[in-house]
Amino acid sequence: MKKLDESLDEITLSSFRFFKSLSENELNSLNYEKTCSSVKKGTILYKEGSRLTGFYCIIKGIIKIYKTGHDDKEQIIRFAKQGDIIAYRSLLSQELASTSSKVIEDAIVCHVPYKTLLNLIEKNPAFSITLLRIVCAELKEANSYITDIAQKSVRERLAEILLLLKDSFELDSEKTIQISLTREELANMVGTATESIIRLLSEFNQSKLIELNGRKIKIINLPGLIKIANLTPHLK
Amino acid sequence: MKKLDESLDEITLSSFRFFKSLSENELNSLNYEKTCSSVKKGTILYKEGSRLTGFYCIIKGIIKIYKTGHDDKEQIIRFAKQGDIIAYRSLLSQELASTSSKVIEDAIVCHVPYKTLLNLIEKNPAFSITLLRIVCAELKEANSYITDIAQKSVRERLAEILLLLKDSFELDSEKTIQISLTREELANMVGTATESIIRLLSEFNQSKLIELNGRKIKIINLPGLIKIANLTPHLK
DNA sequence: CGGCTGATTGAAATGCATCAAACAAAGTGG
DNA sequence: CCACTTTGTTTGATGCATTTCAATCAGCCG
Repeated sequence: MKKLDESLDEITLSSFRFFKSLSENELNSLNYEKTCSSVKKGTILYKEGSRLTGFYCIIKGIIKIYKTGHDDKEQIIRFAKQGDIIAYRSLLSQELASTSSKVIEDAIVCHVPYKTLLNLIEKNPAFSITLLRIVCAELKEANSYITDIAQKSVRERLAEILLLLKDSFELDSEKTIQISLTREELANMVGTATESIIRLLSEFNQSKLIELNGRKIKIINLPGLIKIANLTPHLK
Repeated sequence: MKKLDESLDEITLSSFRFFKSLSENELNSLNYEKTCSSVKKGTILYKEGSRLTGFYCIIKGIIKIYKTGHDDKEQIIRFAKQGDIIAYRSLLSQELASTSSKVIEDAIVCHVPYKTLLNLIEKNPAFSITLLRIVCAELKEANSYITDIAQKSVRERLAEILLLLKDSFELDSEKTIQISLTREELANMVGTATESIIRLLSEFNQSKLIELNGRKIKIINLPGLIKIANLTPHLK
């Protein structure tokens, strides 16, 4: 039996923001019906095309959500971290999964069965609205990203992604972005070739916008990056 | 007073698929609270950044939903037609509109106030689920399109868009796609320059994949186009 | 120590954007 | 009804950002 930093049995979803509108009773059944597990880096939670039985709440760790395009090139849709839920889209549509998900930092996740989700929607309108808001937020991001990919250069997009990573993940004491991505993964977010990312990162490095240390990236000239990213003022 | 092909007062949303789960009572209030209007081609229903007071049901016509990127270049997100609803995303998130919408074919739309929507979500779980499914479907499309734009060539994307238009809009007796888009609008869907679209359309034309007649496009070699589009088998 | 995966750099090929100019179509006003 | 303006379409020529291919290198692990 593995030693865990926190016991899986003790995990409760009561403090999960997503469930803030739940009654005492609802929380109790939820905590009873969920199944928590510890998953190692590299694990694939589900694959595109598979049938899902529930959604996952991320207690800890980072999960990569991606689609496989042609030539098996993956396109990263987003990263999910503590407090996020994943796999709810296909679940709600009652379709096979349209994305895959892979653990890229050791994680603890709770699986909540479809039936439980459906019950909450049926009984708790406030929960439905929370859920609707989450899907809507994701849709907004997606539309925004479509516009970016369609109109911006790779350089602009990389700058933007770096800013996004900075805002999404904690910085350590040295202000270094706390997510470890391969160059290829960065390329699969930006939607470009690995070599292009390498060249651009090295260029950003030379022009003192960032500092590179293996996979660790530190932003040292934020305004400079923002300028390159060409953000639309009112949307970011 | 304009002569209309159908009286605005007589319009009822009872047959609208989106409202299929509504009770008699709910339908009555809905029909009472909605406001229908006839809108001419070229009209802008709402603009990015504006505050919305409700969503719209499209009874007739075609509406273009788009975002304005940098350099004022527009990115078309989707087209809404009979049976679709628009503007619900920002409404549900209670944010300023993140897209603009313009009538591109004379339309009849019904405006439903936010309050009415909220009431339905509160009282009718089946309606919430319908709504959730719609947002989820749109999110799926968006994710799919992100992957396409990021990985496919302009030629592939144009072929794909033509197929999408063919499936989304009625064909006339001559199998011509019944939506009239400028080359620039096609470019703003595909995410490329107008000139590129012109050149590719002309190439498709010469290789007998399509037939051009002004803005009317007729697909004459469907398998050929599908091959060029490089569709992912299980997703289209 | 080999074998693996990921990172890096260079050189060459190319798809696409951009610029410019001409043309066509469609609406406007005298 | 015709000049006039405007808007959309088309074609050609040029440049550049990015991809692709190839080779080398670095780090890691059993």
